[in-house]
Amino acid sequence: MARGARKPEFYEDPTNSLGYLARLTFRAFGRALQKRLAAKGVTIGQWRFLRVLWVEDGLTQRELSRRVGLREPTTVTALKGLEKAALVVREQSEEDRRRVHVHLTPKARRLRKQLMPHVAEVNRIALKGMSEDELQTVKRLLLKAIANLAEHNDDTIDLPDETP
Amino acid sequence: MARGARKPEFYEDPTNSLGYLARLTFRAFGRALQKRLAAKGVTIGQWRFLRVLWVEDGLTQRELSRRVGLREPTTVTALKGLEKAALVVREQSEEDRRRVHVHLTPKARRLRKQLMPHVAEVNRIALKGMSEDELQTVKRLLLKAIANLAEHNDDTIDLPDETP
DNA sequence: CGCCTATCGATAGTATTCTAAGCATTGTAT
DNA sequence: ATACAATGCTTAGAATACTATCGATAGGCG
Repeated sequence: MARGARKPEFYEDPTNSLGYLARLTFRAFGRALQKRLAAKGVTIGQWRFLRVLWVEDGLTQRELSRRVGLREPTTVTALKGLEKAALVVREQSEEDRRRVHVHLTPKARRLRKQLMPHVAEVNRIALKGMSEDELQTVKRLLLKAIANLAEHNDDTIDLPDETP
Repeated sequence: MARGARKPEFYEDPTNSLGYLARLTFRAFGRALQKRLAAKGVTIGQWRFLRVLWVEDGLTQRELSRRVGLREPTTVTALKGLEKAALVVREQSEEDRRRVHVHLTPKARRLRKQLMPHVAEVNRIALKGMSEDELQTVKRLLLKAIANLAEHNDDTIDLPDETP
């Protein structure tokens, strides 16, 4: 069980730390993507929500938060920006008046075709020289680490089930 | 060369996106670590600098920025906090009066033994169920993605050479 | 020397994200 | 039915990190 256990000193080298590597990876993707999206007038924060809504329009704010992986207050702020940019409209639910459903505008739907190629290109650059098998391993293990820590942190995140 | 190329639609599922997974991983580590460090009165931001300085005391602010992976203005702010917390002192270089060397205080050095076990524990939790080989793959590929994107972003980051 | 450029650090201003706490609405149990 | 708890969203306030820019020092070259 304690198979992969390491001495504390091991983690004094940042490149041995998955948290550190994840942070750098996240920022590197962010910077590369930012440049391309900015040309279309879209921020990274907006893009994250658009990506989810393109696939599943009409989610509530809470569902959105969990899909995107941000806290609810952050979602509120982000949605304000999206609404001001005329990319989404918010509709109060009829059955449960606490809920607010978020819907894309035609303008936002049109962005899908324009933005996704840039996303694919950033990924192409980032993943250059990696095999399909290696990529599968990386994704599976990151999901596992997220799940391991989420359980420990008592967090609620929406991720695909891995124990079907 | 375009071996792993994917259609744009592939990246509409966030769990296919390395950037998304890296962000969640980073945040999950951060939250878990934060709880433990807070008990010792240390913030995550401070911890990042301490880890580097424990191994290499007396770096300049620019060197620190690159080792830690943050921009210089962020480092300036962070060092102010560290100085106020009496964890570092800053000394102007004699040879080159532009430079400022950052040195740990005894208090900061004492924290090393207290903090590292918590870091190791968070890693133990996060990495549960992963083999040594798998971990090596993950780290190697994240470093590769970071390097791929850094080159493309014209970024300067200090990472171990991988083409000796 | 005297000027131009590069480097190091600091500042100003903004964007992002979080925690903690609050309101309104709904569900539940007595 | 009424009180209590849970849910969904919002607000307030703070921390973190960024871009753009500036001031001071150092190095190179005429």
